[in-house]
Amino acid sequence: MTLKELSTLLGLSPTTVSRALNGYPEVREATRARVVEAARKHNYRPNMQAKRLATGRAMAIGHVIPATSRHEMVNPIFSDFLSGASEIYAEHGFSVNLTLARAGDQERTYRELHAQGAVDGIILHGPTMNDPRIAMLQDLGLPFVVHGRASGIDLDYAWLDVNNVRSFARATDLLVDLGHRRIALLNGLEQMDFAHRRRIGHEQALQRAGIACDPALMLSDEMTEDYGYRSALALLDRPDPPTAFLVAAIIPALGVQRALHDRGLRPGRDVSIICHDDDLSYLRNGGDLPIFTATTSSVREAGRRCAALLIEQINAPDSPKPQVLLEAALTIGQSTGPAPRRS
Amino acid sequence: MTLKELSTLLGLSPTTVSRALNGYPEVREATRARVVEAARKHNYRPNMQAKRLATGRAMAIGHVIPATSRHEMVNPIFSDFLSGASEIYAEHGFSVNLTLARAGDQERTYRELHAQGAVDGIILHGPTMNDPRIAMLQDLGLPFVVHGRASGIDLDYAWLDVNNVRSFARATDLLVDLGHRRIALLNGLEQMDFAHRRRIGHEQALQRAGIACDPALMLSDEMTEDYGYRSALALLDRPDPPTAFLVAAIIPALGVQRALHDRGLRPGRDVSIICHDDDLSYLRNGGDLPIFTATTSSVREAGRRCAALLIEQINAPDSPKPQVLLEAALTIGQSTGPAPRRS
DNA sequence: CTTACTATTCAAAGCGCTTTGGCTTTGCTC
DNA sequence: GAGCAAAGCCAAAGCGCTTTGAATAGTAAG
Repeated sequence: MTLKELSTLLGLSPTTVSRALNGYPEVREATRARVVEAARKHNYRPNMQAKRLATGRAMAIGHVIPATSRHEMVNPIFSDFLSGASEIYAEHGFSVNLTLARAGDQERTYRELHAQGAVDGIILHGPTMNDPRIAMLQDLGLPFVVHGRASGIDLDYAWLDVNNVRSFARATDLLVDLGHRRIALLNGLEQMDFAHRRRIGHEQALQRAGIACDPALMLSDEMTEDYGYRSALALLDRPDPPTAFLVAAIIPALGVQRALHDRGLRPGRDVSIICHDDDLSYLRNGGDLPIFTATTSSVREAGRRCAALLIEQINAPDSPKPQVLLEAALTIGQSTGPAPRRS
Repeated sequence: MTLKELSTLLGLSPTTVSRALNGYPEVREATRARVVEAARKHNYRPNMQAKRLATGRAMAIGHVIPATSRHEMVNPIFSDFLSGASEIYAEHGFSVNLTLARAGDQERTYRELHAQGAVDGIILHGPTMNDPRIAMLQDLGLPFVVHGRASGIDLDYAWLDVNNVRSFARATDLLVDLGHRRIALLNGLEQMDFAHRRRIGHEQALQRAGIACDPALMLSDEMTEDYGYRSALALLDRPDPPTAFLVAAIIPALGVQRALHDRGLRPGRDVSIICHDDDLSYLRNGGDLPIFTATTSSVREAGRRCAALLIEQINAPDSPKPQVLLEAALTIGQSTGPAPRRS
């Protein structure tokens, strides 16, 4: 069923039918009612491609998911982020154009999405330090919102980030207050901006507390369970093991927990763990009694808010670039406790 | 840069330029070279919307991700499935149209995607028993491939599934051989087809071994860590606790593991665990020594294969419907061992 | 009863690309 | 050199929708 068919069926011109359905004022209400009714009855749905071509708007948002080349790993937070964003897109009639791209392919992917006119805007995922994509997108003139930020980039762009410096500083403060002096940091990949900021926060807090940073306690890798497990084992087996772990995500924290169990240590009593918790739907940090003491910030909510910001940018490209800094909550769970006495 | 601009620039007709770029034979090789070179030089990318409208092909695959209404949970396997599928799509020039839909909205979503001409084909995720979507998609005449199958549906449709009956039967056999008699099944939601089949497999194996099914040991819910944890605690605290757990996914298995630790039990020695492992990139089942004994089947590989099947269906809609049954590997890990002697 | 609007409706021109049908050339054959 | 097929190129007609500019009907004002 096409517009034309529907219009001949109604004895109207395509113009009028189009206007009636799109809510334009220059059409009699009685006519509009007839048209809407007929459209419903014949199950008419405007052809998206045609609409897009005619309006020049793709009504689609591009998400380019970075897949790290090493493990072809896709960060599991994406499904929740997308889930949040989709809620907002749906309300505004946007659809999602998903592309997975290796680290090196990303710029090209963005360029193509734009040149093809496939999307009206883009969410930039996983910004690294000095991320070159930001300047590129700005040059292209394609509206975009960064989920995170990029240290070292001094441009005026739209972003939404968690205050990673503060949240990891607070977490470190908490551990220090509990008497911990040897605190391990199991960070994400250092080139990722969020990881960089978390390290800064951690180091600041240590410095304030007069504790020297021990590089041997600061690790950085893709945030898998296995990474948490192996790193924790290695650190625990050192002559001077850490008494606390600050971990970049709940999945590697589960690995740390497993390592503790392997060594007969109990989280929260023998060794403390704090992790960042993205509040993933399938990996909630326990119920009433959280498994982990954690810096919590819902990535699904971040998705919703990024989506809303992007749609604003698309509708008013010259409006000022929103910059939103969310604070993570510090939730006390079962995984922290006072540092054990030196034996 | 549009086709028309490029063609006047070259002193050719749009027709010829289009043909040159799309590899049609009726264009001189010298001309084609000129055109291709000019396109490259001017960074020409055909407008997707226009192309789609003209060809009637959307060059896009629809993925409708079911979000369970209760927890708005998005199954974490999707990111890996999509990652696999995307590899194949990219090779064939397809893009992904992602929609998240609540359980009730799914049919409507598929209908709209089709009526709008937004996609050329669909991957059907998370089939339930008697899934009504299959008949619907067949009626619509939209090519589709089901990831999984739907018991109770007697139509000829394309699917790719893991042999869930066999894999859970084998897992149960293994536990029985190890001497376990009280085996708990922490299944996914029962309306999901895969969960149904896994239960069947489990029950068949028990029956063959002459062990009565105890309904109290068979649970079913969304596969979260918390579900695994709480269920395991509850079961372990019964007067006649299970000595083994058969778990539908690695995430709830981690919850079971945590429950064991809470109760001072060691996986593999005091209580055995077998789980199904989708081989998620960020949650590998350990390295050389798998954490869990598991029935393993890569969901990323499933994504690749479903994508390939779907593209075949799109290119040859009347070809026979492929039906692929994959066998899961049974990998022995650290989480299983002989049933402890009755005290 | 005109005149001047305003409210409705429509015809037609795109949007950027593909594709059908036709028109020139070119290259052979006899 | 006439005759003919193949090769190479082009004009024009869409694809299904939006939107501009014009036409028509209806209505209030003069």
